[in-house]
Amino acid sequence: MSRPSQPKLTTSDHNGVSVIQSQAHASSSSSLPAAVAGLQQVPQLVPANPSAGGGKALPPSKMKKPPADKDSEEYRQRRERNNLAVKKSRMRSKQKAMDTQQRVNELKEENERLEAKIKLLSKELSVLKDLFLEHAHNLADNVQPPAGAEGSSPAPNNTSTNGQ
Amino acid sequence: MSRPSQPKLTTSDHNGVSVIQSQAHASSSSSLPAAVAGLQQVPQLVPANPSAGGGKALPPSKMKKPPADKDSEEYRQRRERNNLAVKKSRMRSKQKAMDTQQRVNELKEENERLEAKIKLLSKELSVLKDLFLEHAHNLADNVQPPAGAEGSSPAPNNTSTNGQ
DNA sequence: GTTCATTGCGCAATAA
DNA sequence: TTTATTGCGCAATGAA
Repeated sequence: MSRPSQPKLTTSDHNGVSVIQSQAHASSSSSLPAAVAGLQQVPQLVPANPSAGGGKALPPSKMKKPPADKDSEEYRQRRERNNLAVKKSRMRSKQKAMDTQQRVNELKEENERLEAKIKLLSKELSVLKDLFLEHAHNLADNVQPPAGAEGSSPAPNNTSTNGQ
Repeated sequence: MSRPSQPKLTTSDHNGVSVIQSQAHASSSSSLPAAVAGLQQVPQLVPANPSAGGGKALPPSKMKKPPADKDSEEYRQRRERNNLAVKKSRMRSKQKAMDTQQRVNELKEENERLEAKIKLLSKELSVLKDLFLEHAHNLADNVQPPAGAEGSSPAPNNTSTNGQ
């Protein structure tokens, strides 16, 4: 029983530990306010090697990974690469979020534009329809403009409002 | 100061850009659930206490913070609280992102609706205008439509594509 | 098997 | 002082 796996009760780890610094790579920090918190995370010592113990012949599958030696050069290399990848990924994620927000703004604007246009068209349509109705009424009432004078609206008999 | 330790529910939420309700990881054929990942950090302690030494003056400027003793009960408490806050904050952030994405979808839909409506209105308007022009020509040419033609289709049925 | 990409998590600094 | 955010590194896992 070495790992407080389940209860998540904040393991009060008191491992002797040592080796606090092992950084050698120039991270070229951008002088951010976090320049201080540059080092941390030193997990803990490696648990016993699982393959050891009773000298069991492990099945051809599951094998506990040797908890990566922290000191391994290769380990540090992998870590650094991953850290880089993580950063990249997060950056992208943030960018995407911003883009999405931007998109929302654009769409909202576009929407307003469209609504305005609809309003305009509706009004135009309304006017035209009213004109039609008016005209139709005139015809229906058989009201013809006084003859004589310049033929302003020579529409004689009922004219069919040809549709289409 | 009674802080009811929250029961560490495994509210694993798959972040990303979708999936809202997701259970813990699928029962992979692997063995252990691998819920262990939070053990690390051993920054090492700093013995001397800055405030010690008898000097009490405490200049109104910077004072080195005692590097929080890892073993302190209060420390653990603060950490746990912060971890909780962090989780909460991140959850909220993710939720917000999802909401924003959702908003985009809604706006896009709405946009399409509006565009369709505009198209329709435009067409209607076009037809009416054509009628007007035709009529005007008839009048101008003093051409009377063949008597007896009863169009009787002056009432342009109102389109019912209206939502809000 | 390897490498990069994602993602949950805890820490610490700092903003509020 | 407390909570909320944020950047960061680690490790597990996913996807080539």
